[in-house]
Amino acid sequence: MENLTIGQLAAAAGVGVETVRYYQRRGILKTPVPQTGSGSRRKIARYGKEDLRRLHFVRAAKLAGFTLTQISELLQLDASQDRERARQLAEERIGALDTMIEQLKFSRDALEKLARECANGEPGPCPILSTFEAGR
Amino acid sequence: MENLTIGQLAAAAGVGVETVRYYQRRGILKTPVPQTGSGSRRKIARYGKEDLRRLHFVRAAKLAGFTLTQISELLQLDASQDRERARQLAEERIGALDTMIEQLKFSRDALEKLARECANGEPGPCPILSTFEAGR
DNA sequence: CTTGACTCCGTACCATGGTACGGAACCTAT
DNA sequence: ATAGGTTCCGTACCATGGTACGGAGTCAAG
Repeated sequence: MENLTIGQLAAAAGVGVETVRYYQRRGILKTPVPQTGSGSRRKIARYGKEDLRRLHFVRAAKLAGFTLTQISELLQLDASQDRERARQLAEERIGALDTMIEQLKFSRDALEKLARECANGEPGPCPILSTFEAGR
Repeated sequence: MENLTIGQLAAAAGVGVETVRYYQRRGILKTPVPQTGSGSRRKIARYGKEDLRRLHFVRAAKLAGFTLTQISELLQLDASQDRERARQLAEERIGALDTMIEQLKFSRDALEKLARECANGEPGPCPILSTFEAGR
């Protein structure tokens, strides 16, 4: 699990090599220290479980609706001592998530109503426009 | 409420004029029929409650996670008789929404844990990386 | 009937989150 | 030691959902 090449790391995390590089450019993954071997030429960088952990974190945080910019900040916080800032970011996101969850539930129910009414009726258009009529 | 200019329509829907034009380009709002007045020169287009209804629908559907392409399709369906296709689109989206809602709940709880653990502890980093450890 | 605000239309630009490409260097197996 | 597959790195391009700009036409008030 240690000593992965970038391609192996990407495969293990289920993302593309280009995505890993993109994250490096964004400062989300450490840019590999340009190792010089016995000679003085550049060697191929190696990655380990810590990098994989970060990639998993990025995926989860993205699903939580964080932007890559925020994720980058979270990861920097992880190394820092700034508990207060971390808590603040988390609570902001919790509020946003609660709003989103409510909205999605509403939408879900509206769609279910639409699907029901479209299912087994007489021909003619479904009431699509009115489906979200009470929309927040 | 009838006979709105594009600027009034946009203001009523809470979007920018440019957004309305963009939706027209996307085929989401009807492109105004180039009215010719008493002379033969172009007149300024007018909009009504139907357009406003559509803008409200777009906003709600966007919040439900539909892309503008899908929204466009839904609105075309609204005019057509294709109940089956409408039902199908709705059910696809319901499935996606259920997944998203579950994911967001999970993330929300993970963040709450993070906020709790960062709140009133000894100095030092929060366990940010491990916050989403069990991430789906 | 002129002024100023708004409309029309095309085209350009923006941020986000990647994805693709091309050439050089590297690394491994034969 | 040479062929192939990767890696490295910069730069370019993509889709999505807008936002901005510039010039010409139109409209309503004074």
